[in-house]
Amino acid sequence: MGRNRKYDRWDVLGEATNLFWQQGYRATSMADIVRVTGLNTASMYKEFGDKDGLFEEALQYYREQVMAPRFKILTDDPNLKGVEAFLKSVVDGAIKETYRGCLMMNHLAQKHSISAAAVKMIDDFTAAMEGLLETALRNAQADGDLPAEKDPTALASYIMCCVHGVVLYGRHQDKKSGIPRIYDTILQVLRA
Amino acid sequence: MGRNRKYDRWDVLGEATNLFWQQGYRATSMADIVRVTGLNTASMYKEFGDKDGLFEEALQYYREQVMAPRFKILTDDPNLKGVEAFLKSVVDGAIKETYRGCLMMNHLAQKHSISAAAVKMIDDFTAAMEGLLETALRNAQADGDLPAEKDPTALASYIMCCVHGVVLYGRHQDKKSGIPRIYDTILQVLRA
DNA sequence: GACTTTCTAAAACAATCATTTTAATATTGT
DNA sequence: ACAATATTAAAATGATTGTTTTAGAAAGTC
Repeated sequence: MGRNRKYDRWDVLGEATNLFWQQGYRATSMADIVRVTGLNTASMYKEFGDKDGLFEEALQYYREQVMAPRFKILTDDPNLKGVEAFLKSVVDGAIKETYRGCLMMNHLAQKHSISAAAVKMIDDFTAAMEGLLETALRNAQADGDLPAEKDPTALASYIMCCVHGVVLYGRHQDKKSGIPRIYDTILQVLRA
Repeated sequence: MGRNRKYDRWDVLGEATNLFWQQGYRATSMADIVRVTGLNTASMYKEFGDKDGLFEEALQYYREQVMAPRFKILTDDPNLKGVEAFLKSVVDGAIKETYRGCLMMNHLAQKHSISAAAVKMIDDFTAAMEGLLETALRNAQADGDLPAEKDPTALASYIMCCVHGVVLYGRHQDKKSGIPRIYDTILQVLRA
């Protein structure tokens, strides 16, 4: 009964995600996405509803496809080593010449332009990462790798705040050289 | 010879700055600004050239009028007390319910949407603050308030990175309660 | 009061925006 | 082959974008 899709939903979503990531929601037009994906305008709207819906699916794609490896660092190694490796992966990304930040955090300062559902996805993304950090720090404490008097909850939000910092600070083209030392400084807090 | 301005340039600039601050460059239309300021469209373009020119003047206004007190903290007290007070003023701002971030940093993740001149102003703004922090930390070391083995340059960029973090992290409506403790944690690095 | 300059109101501009519609074409199950 | 369904290309929609123009009114200098 009827014809099948010719386009690949994930491919389209991947290319849309890249555009939003690079240019931001507001600066990316539906015409841009149609041009890049080659998908027809009508099919676009049939598949994703509207621009807000497409952006929300892009956020989900980003979390599942792009950020999954970073989440995995913390679930594979929920301990001090995992926390350090996680932060290092953020820093390594931010140092790159072509760094374009984080799709989520790039839009955190532009809440007014995106849907309420999208804002919630961004908040949830951050909360999920902070939760993983807290668990890892709690384990680190049990392992004896984190001093007993430290507060894992407070440290998790401190690190999450620093991650926001690195992601944003990394957008300054001329400040990248200082970031590796910042990484060391951030982690000093975890030591006695 | 000829009529004088009826509008006040600074008032207009102040209201335009508020709009850009709150909604972002891309989401703020010239029509928005004309409506809010009451100034005529033609006068607007005569006075500021175009939207990019207006935004650049808004950035300058923001730096001179809005951020001046924060700069003053570091020039009045270029020492450890100044650094702590500076960071505290950032944190106090971020905790507020109506917090809208920093006009500069809000657009750091949206470089693609603004003029090259505007991008440069944002980078200069950050570099200036980081410079003041470094001077203050160097003085703190001379005062004996900062351990001799610490590196003021590295610490200045660490704090500046954390400021970026607090400003962005503070946009999460549900994470504000954790920020005061983050302030304490950030400053731990300055102690032995 | 003539002259000059600058303001203002409002319309006009072409481009772009997100989105819908129209009409034709392709592919499937029966 | 037929009917059902999906995809497609392309035009049309109406709103909004940044910007310019036109025409006239207000306030200065001489």
